Amino acid sequence: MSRAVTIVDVAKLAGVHPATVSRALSPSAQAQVSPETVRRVQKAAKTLGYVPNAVARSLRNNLSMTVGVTIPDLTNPIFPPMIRGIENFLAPRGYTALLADTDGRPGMEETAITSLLARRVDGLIIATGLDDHALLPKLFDQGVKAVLANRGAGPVPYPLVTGDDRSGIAMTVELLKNLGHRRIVHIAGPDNFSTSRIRRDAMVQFCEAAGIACQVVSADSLTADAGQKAMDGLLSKRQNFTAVQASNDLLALGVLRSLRRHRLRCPEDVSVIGFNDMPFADEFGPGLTTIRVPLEDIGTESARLLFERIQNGKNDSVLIRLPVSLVVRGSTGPAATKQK
Amino acid sequence: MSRAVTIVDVAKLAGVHPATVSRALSPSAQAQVSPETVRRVQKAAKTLGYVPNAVARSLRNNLSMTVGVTIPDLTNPIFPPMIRGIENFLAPRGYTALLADTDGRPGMEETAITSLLARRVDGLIIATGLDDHALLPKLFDQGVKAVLANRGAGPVPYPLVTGDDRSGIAMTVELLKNLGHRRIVHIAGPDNFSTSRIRRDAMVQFCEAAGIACQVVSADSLTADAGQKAMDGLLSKRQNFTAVQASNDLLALGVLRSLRRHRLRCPEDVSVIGFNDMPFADEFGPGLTTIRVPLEDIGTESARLLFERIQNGKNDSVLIRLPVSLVVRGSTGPAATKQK
DNA sequence: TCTTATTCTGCAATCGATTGCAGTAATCGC
DNA sequence: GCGATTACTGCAATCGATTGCAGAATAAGA
Repeated sequence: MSRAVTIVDVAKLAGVHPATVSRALSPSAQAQVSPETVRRVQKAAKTLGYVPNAVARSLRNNLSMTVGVTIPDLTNPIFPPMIRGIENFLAPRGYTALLADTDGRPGMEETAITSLLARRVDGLIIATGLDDHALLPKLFDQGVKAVLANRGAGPVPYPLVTGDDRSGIAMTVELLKNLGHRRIVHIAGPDNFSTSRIRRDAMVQFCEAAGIACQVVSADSLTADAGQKAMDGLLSKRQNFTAVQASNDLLALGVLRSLRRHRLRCPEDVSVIGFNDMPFADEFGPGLTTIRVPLEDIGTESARLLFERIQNGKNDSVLIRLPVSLVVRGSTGPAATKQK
Repeated sequence: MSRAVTIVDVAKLAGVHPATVSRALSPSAQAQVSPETVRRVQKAAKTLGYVPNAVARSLRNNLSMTVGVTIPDLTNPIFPPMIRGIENFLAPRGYTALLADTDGRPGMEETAITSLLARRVDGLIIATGLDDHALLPKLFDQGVKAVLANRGAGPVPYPLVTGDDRSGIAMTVELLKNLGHRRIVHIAGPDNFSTSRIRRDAMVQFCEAAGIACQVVSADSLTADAGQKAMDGLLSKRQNFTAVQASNDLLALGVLRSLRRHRLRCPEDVSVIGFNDMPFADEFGPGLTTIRVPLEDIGTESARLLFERIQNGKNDSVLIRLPVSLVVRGSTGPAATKQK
């Protein structure tokens, strides 16, 4: 800004050397300064409204007290809770999160990460995991600290914090089986997301084990529109199924829309299950049965792992799979006797 | 990080002075360097993977290419679209947004702003506007560039970008009147938000003009829980009304919940109208009739105003009121003949 | 009184990039 | 062949805070 107060201004007013001001205002070095001087400096700092220049401090200390967070799409409601978890952990420790929204464009991710590194963030939390990551191994070799959140990113030696997708899928299959569903559809997300693949594969596997016929349809992206489009396609082909399990809640939301447009009732005609338990999933019409993933905890744990790695300089790999749970709401019911 | 590549490394590899590297890599100063040298430097920079240290650059140039954005609650779905608008405008211009979530705690705002200023952001977009702002006039006097988004903040000389609340309220009153409602309730938000007050006052005024009886109830906060609580209170007192207009969609969502718990149908027994048209408002059961506020545009316009002020050094005040529109969905219907 | 220990504070270098100024080398003109 | 112009590139200061080292001042001890 125009004319910010610097440490020199404070030093002049207090009649001491800038170095003394620095020490007087630093909790760790304060002991080196006489109490009387400390008081004088503090008073001078307060009257001038001195706020230390974090940029200068970062440069000198080689510590920005900032971590970069890459998000594929902030308007996807699963991310705000994760971010909240991250900030809740970091803020009390003096760290600030610098967000980078890649807007779903894979090319943007490298740009975003480069920009974050240019700003000398002390570490990265990457929630944009794609599988074809040429960049991450390079960063790892350069000693960049990072943690993957939510989605994996191929065989990268960074820690990963995610929900337990397989067991979540197992729960949905069991629920559907108990409700009498024998022909179901899985709407998978794009194949380059690890979560999409894991959920799809688990679905196929558990359905086979349960004696349920499972048809897989792939959506272009993880949005309600893509889910609706996928469902529209299915319905136009007059396929035979009584339930739909979608790879995430947004896809499920699109499925609900499509059903409405086709004048099909949920759950009477078709049951629908999502995944994630995004905010407001219980407010939909009907409330969405889904798998609750501890989104905020994923954020908190990612931040914790990153923080530890920044502190102790280690960069070892861990896989943290947080437990998920089934949330049954109005969108599921007994299989229609007369199948659509 | 551990051992980042600096300009000196590049200079050594290219066999030139650091100053020459700086010029060769800067679009504006590149003309001062011979093409042959530029090529050598670029090659050296690429082989080393040199990324200029933005921290050092900020310090020297007194320009961080960063703007601070304060948000009261990232999990409130009206904010992600605003942020997207902000980023869409700023990113192509080389600016990054540094988000600060104040978590709804008014005290946090000053902390957040101080922290943003310590990081020497080039300007602020404040979406946390409270009325009792002692801080903002001070910042203005210090020459800090800022823009208020969404909510006003008392008589502060900063520009404000907001939706046209009064005309939105007028639309809801007209709709309710046409549907035959004569006794309605307005659920107001906390009084220290300018939007809450403006909407409440407009409601009272337009209802009076339309010959509609309007009872005002205040909610503690702008959340679904607060809305539900307010509605529960009303219903337990067996008040007489056929429609509810809530100060924002989250409150309206709470109202819907409360109605459901009390086994009242919407819109048959009670019509409900929200405000903002937050994402997913059309997916609720029933779809929420509401006033669409151009959230992303609010973000874009705020960013544009701030950008202009950063560019030309001016700090003049403007009030931009973006037009809103009525979105009619399933939560409104004709007034129940037999009033509850 | 003089030495030694102990506090406190100042000096100056440092982090990495940028830029006004100056100097060198090359080119041109005569 | 020599002076003048031009084109490049190097030098060094600068942004603001931090910190090892040293020096000054005071207190303690002999």
